[in-house]
Amino acid sequence: MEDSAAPKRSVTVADVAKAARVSKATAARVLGGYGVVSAKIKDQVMAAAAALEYRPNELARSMSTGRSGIIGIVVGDIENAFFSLAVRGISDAARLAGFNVIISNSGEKLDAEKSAVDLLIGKRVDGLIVTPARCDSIDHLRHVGRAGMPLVLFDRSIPELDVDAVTGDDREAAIAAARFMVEAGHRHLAYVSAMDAEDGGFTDVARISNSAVRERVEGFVSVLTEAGLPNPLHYVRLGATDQPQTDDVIKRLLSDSSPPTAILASDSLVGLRVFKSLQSLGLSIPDDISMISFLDADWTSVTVPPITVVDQRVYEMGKLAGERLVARIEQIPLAVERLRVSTSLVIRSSVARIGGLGPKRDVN
Amino acid sequence: MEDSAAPKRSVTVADVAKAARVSKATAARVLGGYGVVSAKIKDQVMAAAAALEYRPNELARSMSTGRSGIIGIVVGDIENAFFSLAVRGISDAARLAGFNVIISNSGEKLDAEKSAVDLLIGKRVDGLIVTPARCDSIDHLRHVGRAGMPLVLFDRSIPELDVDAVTGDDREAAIAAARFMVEAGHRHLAYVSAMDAEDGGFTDVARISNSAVRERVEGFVSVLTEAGLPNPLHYVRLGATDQPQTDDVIKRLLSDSSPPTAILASDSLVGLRVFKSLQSLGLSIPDDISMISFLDADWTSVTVPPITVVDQRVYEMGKLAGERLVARIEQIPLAVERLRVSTSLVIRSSVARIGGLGPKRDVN
DNA sequence: TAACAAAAAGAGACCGGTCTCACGACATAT
DNA sequence: ATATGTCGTGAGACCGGTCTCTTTTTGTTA
Repeated sequence: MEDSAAPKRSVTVADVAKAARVSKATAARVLGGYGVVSAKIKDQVMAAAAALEYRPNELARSMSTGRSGIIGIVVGDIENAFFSLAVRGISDAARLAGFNVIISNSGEKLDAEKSAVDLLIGKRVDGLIVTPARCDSIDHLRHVGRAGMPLVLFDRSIPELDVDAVTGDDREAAIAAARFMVEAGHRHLAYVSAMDAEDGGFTDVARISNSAVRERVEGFVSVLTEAGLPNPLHYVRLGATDQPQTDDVIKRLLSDSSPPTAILASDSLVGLRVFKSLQSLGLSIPDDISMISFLDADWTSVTVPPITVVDQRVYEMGKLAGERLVARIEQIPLAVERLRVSTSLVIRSSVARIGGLGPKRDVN
Repeated sequence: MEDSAAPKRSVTVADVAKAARVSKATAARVLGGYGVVSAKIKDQVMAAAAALEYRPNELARSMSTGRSGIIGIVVGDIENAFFSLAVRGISDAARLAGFNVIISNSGEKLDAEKSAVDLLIGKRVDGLIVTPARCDSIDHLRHVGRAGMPLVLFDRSIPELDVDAVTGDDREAAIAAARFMVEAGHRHLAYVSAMDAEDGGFTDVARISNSAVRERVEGFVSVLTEAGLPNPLHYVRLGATDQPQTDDVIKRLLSDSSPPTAILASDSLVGLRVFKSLQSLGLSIPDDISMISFLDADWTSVTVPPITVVDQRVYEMGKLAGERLVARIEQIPLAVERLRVSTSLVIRSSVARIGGLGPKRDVN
């Protein structure tokens, strides 16, 4: 019963110093690993520290040094494979440089994002990586720089903000995916995203507040336009935030007078929901309808048919963001830039060639 | 250019006090929201704080109060859906109680776990939730209590440690799954886990250092024994830590003189690897071989056939662990206990009835 | 052995909050 | 008019480290 929940005051350098019969300053030097001390005294202090089970109070330490050794991450949703992979990339880069990581979830809600950023600033992290939910509300992000800590944007960029960003090449990725479908003979393509729609309906591309989504839509639209397909925005749908919503989106899409024959899903969660929707409707992929999903999630390779995906190299994105932030923290002089990680199309079997010619499988 | 990367000293209560022409103590009272101040002075201070863009230094705050308002989590692998779901459960419970969360990854490595725990103790978190990689090395966990902070074990329990634990009912779950297979006529059942094997081979159930895995194996074995099946440990295999390893495990399993006809996978990652292995071997599920996986992961419902799984209610587990820790932090008097969250079998179509009778589908 | 430099140890300010205690002003009781 | 109490404010210690500056010890050289 000797080590119960007693809120005993913890052992400090002063305690160790007293036990080792040296001054606080000297004990602090050996415990903190700075300055010079003779080997004899050092052993003496170490022994005392071990006997007392001293463990440093990192709080106090970072208060006087001004460095906490931790970097803060604010992600949209850790449960999303995209973010958990990214977090691992960031963590790996951070750990390599001797930093630890504290993660906060915004749930893609602006309010939660704001308070997470504030909290992290308050905790005096050494730097911040944020996936901004919207690019039109950036005051809280300005605070970061004003508090003197570096910020790296992840997955989405905000030109108005003079900070580094790591993103995928979303426009090119969407172009590659859309073009692949068009070349397979598709004439009616839909784009489905989970982003909250402002008011249910979809209005203006330029006003999409998430840069990744906007660029993808722009790329998507540009392909349709260039292919001379009419009304390229007609099948762009937002709001597939959960299964019922997605079912609804898909149903409305398919009840169109000339329904789409191919769907591009903007992330693996949306992709999975679309797949389930289609499946529950008794539709067969790719015979009845084709699809491509962003992100090479684990489920995409074990379905029948396996899904053609845009491989985003998320781990690399995370690693890059982590490295960039570390470089900023260490004051390495670097121009502010937007780093893009290239994507590639992983062709599997979820896109049919239509128009009567060729096999009903992915073209390559 | 006025708010560049200048490492400007941040605004403190003293600064605000000076600007508001009051004492530091008074400014601190309104900024910290404690004590009593007249409405007039309060407004005055608030205005000054706003003008100066004051934001509290949480580090300093927690140093004097002794509370950080954050709880630490050490998980095995955030990328594993099991843990990311659990983390969400914990976070939700924590946020509700006004706590924030800091997550560390151990990668199921004891060393990483130790240093993560040490780091978190150093950061003076208010409490800790840990998924211990092994139950036979617990010194670092003892430190937690000794440092005066509550600890809750997650997913795995350690009887030697007098602390709360939240786990699934692993033994019962394994029994239900194994019994389901036995009742479907299977006589040769395999159990495959990702846990690192001590030396490649498998020796003694009682010596499995992970309580969740051990209980599952025990449950599994008890069913085979009770059914009068010989050599129940024969097909228990550890070490399916990645795809090549799993391929190897499966190959060795199937080249046995009387190969298993059904496999129980101990988590969704192993399950997916097993599925892929089987698929790459050209084996059809459930006609050639049956399988059940732990955890109702998203991929399990979209494969052909959909996989019968043990639904672990991980979110609830996380929530419970979070709530328990919060209660401990708030010193609510509670007996130390092991909370078990019940599981259920979700029957889909990956287990065939064998022995010639009935359809080759899951029995229910 | 005295003189001096260099190394080792000590004293104490500091980081930015919280919080106890002391003090003055004013209201109420006697 | 004096004693008692309450309220609002100020002064300053404190949390547990780091780090600068000063003092003491040690070692080298003349």
